[in-house]
Amino acid sequence: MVAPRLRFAPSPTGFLHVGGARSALYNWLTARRTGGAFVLRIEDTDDERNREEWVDDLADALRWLGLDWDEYYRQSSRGDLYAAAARQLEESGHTYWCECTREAIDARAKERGGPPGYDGFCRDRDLGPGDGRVVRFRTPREGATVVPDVVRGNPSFENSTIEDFVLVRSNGKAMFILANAVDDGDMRMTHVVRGEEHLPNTPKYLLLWDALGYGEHPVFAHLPLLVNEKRQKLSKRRDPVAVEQYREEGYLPDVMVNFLALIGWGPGDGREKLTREELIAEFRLEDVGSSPGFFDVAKLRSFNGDAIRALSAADFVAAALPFLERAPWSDRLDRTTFERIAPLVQERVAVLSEVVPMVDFLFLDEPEIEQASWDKTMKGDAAGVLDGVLAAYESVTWEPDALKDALTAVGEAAGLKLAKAQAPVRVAVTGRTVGPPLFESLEVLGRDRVLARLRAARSRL
RNA sequence: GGCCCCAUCGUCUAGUGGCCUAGGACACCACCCUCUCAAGGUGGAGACACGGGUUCGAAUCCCGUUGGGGCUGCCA
Repeated sequence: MVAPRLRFAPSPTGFLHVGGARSALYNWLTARRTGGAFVLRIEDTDDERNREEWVDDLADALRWLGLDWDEYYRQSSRGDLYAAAARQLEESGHTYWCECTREAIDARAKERGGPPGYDGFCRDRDLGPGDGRVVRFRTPREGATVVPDVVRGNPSFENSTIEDFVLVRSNGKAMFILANAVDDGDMRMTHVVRGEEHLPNTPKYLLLWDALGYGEHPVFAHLPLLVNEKRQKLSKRRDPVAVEQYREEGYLPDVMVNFLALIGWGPGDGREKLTREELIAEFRLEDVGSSPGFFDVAKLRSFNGDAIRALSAADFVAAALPFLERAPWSDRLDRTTFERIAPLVQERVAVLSEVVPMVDFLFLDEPEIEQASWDKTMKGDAAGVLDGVLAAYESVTWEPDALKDALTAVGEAAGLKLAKAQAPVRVAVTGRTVGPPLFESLEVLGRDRVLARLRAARSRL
């Protein structure tokens, strides 16, 4: 048996779509398990989608996910191959030239009152090449084409329902369907794993495949679509779909991979947290489900938080640092200071970008006071608490337990529980009502800066 | 309109004729823990779209209905 060959064939659109990432992942997992090849093929036959930086972004995102490829191709540099295939098809009588404009096609359809689409007007006119003419495939009028698909069963399409589709544009360039089939044939692909939106195209692909004599059909796996909460295909206009976006928010690549694998597939025994190695060993295209999946960001967040908490302290610091280095105050960032508070932050964030607002008070000269937090806490007994704490913290031993005891005592004197008494102190020092444990935060910040902030807050009351 | 796909808790799913008074996870609710927020613990609510068959027996098989989705470009 020949080694499997699989490919991810994205069109550059400026970012890696999560649906595309899942297709890439399923291909990659299958290739890695079977010792086959994973091919990255950029489908850039449309000039408008052929921007270098877009291609780079795609590759970067794939690398970030850890999906490495064994071979790399660009359709834009394989035009000769498509032209040769088109000639071969013309010589074997599988194609014909057509001069119908879109307008003419639509007008005839409207006149007929029938369904929209091409009617085969030029099929028997025996036209030659010429200005504005395209090459169409002469679709068989009889028979049916079956798509061998491990997730859909084997859907069958009546050839009579497939119109004579365009293979070569009037500018001489190959259409997606031609380039796609020719490349898969030329590259000897054994599996085609892609989104369900390609299913209706597949009979055309197979008709071409046979006409070109490529032999045995590849095995298909048309993956269920990823949908939004309205059950529609994830769209870049409405939904957060860019893998790069999740990367910037601080999702871990392994979590992304794990989560993507789980939309439409599972190991069958209820386990949900799987390592990359487990995924490679256990993933099977045959076990992929067939109903659409919702990309549930809340669940992704939960998984990510779990994974962050599972990191070693050193790994967490390393993972968080790039996010801190992008903060506006990064010039004052001090790694040692961050390391002191890091373990307390680690268990409180679900995504890495959340680290920044949780520790900024350590690096800013003045804490960034959130107005809502201020309004909520700086009233009632706040002034008395601040006065009391100010006095106590002048001389208290500067370590968490002592700081806590002192504040507790101040609160009790005013008849306040610690939960209540700590609030104005927290806001005065960190600017927010939520954050890492207060007394450890105070310890790291240091007595002088804490006292200064408490005084500043007190004077603003 | 035509062609095709899909249908278990809100979501991702387990379930492949009896183990199902349908299991897990995320989300949600309550309580516990607690210096805030998380995390953690305990408990709770929550689904087989509908109608016909087949069968001793159906979430599981078949048909239909309804609902949802995709495709229908000289985009990919």
